[in-house]
Amino acid sequence: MLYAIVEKGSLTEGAEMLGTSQPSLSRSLSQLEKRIGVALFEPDRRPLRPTELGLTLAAEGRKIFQARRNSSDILAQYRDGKTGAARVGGTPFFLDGVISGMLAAFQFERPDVRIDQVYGYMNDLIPKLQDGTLDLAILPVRASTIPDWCRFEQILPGRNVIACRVGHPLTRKGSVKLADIGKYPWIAPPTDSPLYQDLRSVLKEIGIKDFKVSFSGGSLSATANILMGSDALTVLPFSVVFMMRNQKSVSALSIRIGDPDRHLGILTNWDTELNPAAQRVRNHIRNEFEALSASILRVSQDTVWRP
Amino acid sequence: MLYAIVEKGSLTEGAEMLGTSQPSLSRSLSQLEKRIGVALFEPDRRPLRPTELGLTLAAEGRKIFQARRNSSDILAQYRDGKTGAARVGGTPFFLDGVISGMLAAFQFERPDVRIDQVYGYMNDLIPKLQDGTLDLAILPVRASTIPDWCRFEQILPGRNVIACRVGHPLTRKGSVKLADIGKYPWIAPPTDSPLYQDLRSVLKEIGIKDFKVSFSGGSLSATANILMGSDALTVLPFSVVFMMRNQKSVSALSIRIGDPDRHLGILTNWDTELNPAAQRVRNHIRNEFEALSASILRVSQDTVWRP
DNA sequence: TGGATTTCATATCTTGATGTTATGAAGCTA
DNA sequence: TAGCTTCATAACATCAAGATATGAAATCCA
Repeated sequence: MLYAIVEKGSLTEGAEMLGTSQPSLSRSLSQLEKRIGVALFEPDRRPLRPTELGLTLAAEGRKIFQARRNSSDILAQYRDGKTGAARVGGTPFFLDGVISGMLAAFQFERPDVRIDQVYGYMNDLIPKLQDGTLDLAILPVRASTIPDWCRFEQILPGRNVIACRVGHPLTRKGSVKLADIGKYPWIAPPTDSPLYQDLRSVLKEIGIKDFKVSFSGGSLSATANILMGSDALTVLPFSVVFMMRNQKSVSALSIRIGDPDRHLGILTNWDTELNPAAQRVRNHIRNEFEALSASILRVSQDTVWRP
Repeated sequence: MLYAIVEKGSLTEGAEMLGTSQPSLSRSLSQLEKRIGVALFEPDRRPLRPTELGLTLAAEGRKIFQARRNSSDILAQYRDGKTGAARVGGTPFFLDGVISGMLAAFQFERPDVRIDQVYGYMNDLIPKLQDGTLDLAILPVRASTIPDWCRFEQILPGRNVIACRVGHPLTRKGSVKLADIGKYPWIAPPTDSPLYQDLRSVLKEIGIKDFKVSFSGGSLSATANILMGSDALTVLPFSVVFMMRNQKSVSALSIRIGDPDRHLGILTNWDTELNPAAQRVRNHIRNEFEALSASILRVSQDTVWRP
């Protein structure tokens, strides 16, 4: 208050600056002067002139005023999701293959939002959602396995493909026969991953009982490297392969395999409200996946790129 | 409050730091969180752990806390007279000859007190005392001319001497005869000064009607310089000559002249309380003059220095 | 795991700061 | 001196914040 009076030079304008009334300011000032027992303004001067002490203390008041305004700004930024942190969990292949690119775009727009990325599968991430360690989990899940305190928003239907390097012998044929597939070695995802389950069911589906695993347990980029340097095959989410299409490194066999009963979605905790930054991240991911869906549709109607 | 909680790590200790009660702090905090609609501390954690936003805002709180403590310190310094300003007025000869040395000693002790020195005679200084432009006036005054709103503290009885250079012919004689004095020229103080009145009355008293003024209107140092370079005489306050005794430049004739009816004292305004710094200055001057009186007494009982 | 301890939240009452409007007093200016 | 501006005060309402007592829940330790 002292700062406002000194800054504006009068009670009336000072009150205006503070959004209060002149009498209120007047009384607050006289209470202060009475309390400290020292005059902060020269007496009987109508455009209220500060004492030297008044000026000195007003300088401290300025600091307080600015710290308050700072606080308001910080709060506004936080409320707007321009500040804060979002803790995003997900399976390694989805995070590395699809999500991290989206998060990069988000961070370009909102550089002051910190994003903590956590790799894990459902068993790891669901407890973290529950105890508040995680804001979002992006997982392929079966609807029946979702706890009731979890909110699930589907962002992509489950769809896997058999992946191979660009230029793989099988991609040159018009149609792929099951017998041909059996000849190639397989790359297996980590055994605790849902993809591994998918791989097994795909192989069962197409009747391959004896399969050779040439590599297993690697990350997406490791898997891609192996794929590119060999004729091995693996099962990958369609969206992951789609996102890599511009690199001209990994392709997919034009054979339709059964869709998994898991669907990719965003899991959040119903009980705790997301902080604004995390909300923004969630919205961003939703939007990006909508765009991705549209893009998939567009491209698959095209004849140029054929999954 | 937020800062205190974050700093101390708990409500209990934070309340202790602020000198308030734990329930009060608790409620204030929950009111704040309710008002801004954001959690500042993680829920259901017993040694209360701040959110990232809580930490950020606490940093602003720290600034506020420090500004408040700064203010307290500034105020304490001011109250103790270690800070502030004292506006001291006085006649040029007294200020230059006696007071300024005392003020120098004061400033050595309290370097943060600003002293504004104002030269003037009674007619100039009394109005300034009245309108608050001046804190203290150190003047030789007649008791009857003191306004009733003025507080007067005598610090030295009025006493003038006839001054001359050290080694002046008149100082070599055992006793000075009036006839001898008439031969020497006179230095006159500024005509509007009380000393000028004193000079006239002294000359009248010792029966000199025709006197030659060789110099007039100068400051004390100018007067002293003229005295030292000639055999001229002048009338000076005894205390001024006494203070100059160590310079071995100006001496006094051993002839007693009538004391003026003015007495040196400190004038202040009864209506307005002195600020602490000015009070300290007043006390200091009073003490110094007490010491000066004692010193005068001691030295005058000595035979070495003879006024 | 269960009791002891610590830490925080809530209830209730009191006090004082701050807000509002109406109005008067006093300094400033032309 | 008249008029304008600026501040102070009164009366009332509201609410933040202080105190004490006490309960609830998390944490710690045996």
